[in-house]
Amino acid sequence: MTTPPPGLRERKKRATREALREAALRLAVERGPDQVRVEDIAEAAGVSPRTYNNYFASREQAIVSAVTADREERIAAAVAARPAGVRLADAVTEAVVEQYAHEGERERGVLLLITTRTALRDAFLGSTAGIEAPLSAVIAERLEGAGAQTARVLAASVAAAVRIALEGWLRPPGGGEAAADLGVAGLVVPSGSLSDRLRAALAPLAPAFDAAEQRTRQ
Amino acid sequence: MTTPPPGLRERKKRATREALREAALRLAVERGPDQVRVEDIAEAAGVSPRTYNNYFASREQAIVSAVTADREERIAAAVAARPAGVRLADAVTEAVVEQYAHEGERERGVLLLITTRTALRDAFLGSTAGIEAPLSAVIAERLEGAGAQTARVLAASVAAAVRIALEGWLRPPGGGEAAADLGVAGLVVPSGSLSDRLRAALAPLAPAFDAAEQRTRQ
DNA sequence: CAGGAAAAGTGCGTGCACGCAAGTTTGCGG
DNA sequence: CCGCAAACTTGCGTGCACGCACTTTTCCTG
Repeated sequence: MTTPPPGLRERKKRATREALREAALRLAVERGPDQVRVEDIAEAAGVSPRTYNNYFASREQAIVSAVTADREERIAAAVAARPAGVRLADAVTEAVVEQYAHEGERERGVLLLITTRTALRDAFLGSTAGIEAPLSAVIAERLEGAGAQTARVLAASVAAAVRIALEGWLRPPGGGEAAADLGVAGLVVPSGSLSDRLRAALAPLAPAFDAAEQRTRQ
Repeated sequence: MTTPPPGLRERKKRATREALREAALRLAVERGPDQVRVEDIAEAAGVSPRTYNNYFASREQAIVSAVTADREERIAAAVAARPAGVRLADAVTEAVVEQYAHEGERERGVLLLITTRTALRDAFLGSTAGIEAPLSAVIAERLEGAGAQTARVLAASVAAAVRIALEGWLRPPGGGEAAADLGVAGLVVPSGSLSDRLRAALAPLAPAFDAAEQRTRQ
């Protein structure tokens, strides 16, 4: 599980992915999301368009991935970092809240950009699915006795809850579409704190975690 | 909630969608999924390719939708049909099992075809997301006091659990080299029935339903 | 330190999704 | 019965995703 020597191959790969991410985001911010073609991103990153396509399955994914970065591992690591004594439901909730709040703060401006385009918004929301696998692994570790299936279901439920929380957070509270049209208008993105929304969305799942945890303890 | 008069417009629309579905499936079965182009589907259904594209966002979606049909409404209706006395968790589980078992039996041959192509498999698994909205509505109705947010989270969790169950079900009978894949797998159920898999995947969510239901009852 | 296997990058070709701006059909008062 | 507005269809053009075959780079092993 460790990285003995990173290896040149791996480092180059990460560098390329990083370059593509950064290029995609920078160009999208500079000239607007619709004015950036795959060709531009690839050129800015110094690779061929075909190679870009080996890293990202869609233009939206590339742009969004600059924000989401490696959120998946961070969340999983944050859960693993919690002491073994805490309720699993709490460990997961706090790990998620922590990471997303952090992200939501750092990238507030970019999130604004993302909400302006439906395709980007969807890609962003879809990125929550990525936390499923790592989270499932770390949950399975704590729920030794309860079978991998249960861990997967719980992890997927968490991912879904996070997605719903983000949906609610990104939806402009300013009365439907009235203000949403004017792109440059007020910074109306976050309604209520993201942390609160995440906690509220995750709360209904706590009993499921408790029950699973209970069963392994015996 | 009723359909006062269907209306010509609406009827035509449904007929077109149905024709596209049927054409897509028939052609895919006849000549293999990769040998059918959008142009063929559209022609077989008597519309332009552009119109086809107004109904389905991808070729895979068109083919798969012939199998999934209007599963969403059927499941929601099945839940609503259960007497108000039963545990909500049971009502949902039974409704899901009922509808999927039915579907899995009727379309066994087609499901085999779907598993042969990754893109189709993904589209099929992705179609579980469609049950989220109707299910959310019907759950919210039973959980009058618990807020719409809870209903959405629960519905999304169910959708995710169903997806996981289907993943597990489609993998083993997919043929080929499934067995030698992972040596770590301890309790790999060879290939249980779909109903069993669905029940197993939904079971971990039952406590969450119970808790939500409990809170509304007071 | 070869030298070959594996992996990453690349060019090309094909079919596709979808915005846009017509044209066509349906529905609804007047 | 008319005519207009909204909904649906269509042709066209653009960029894109991705399979395939091939070159280049990295890695490993004798």
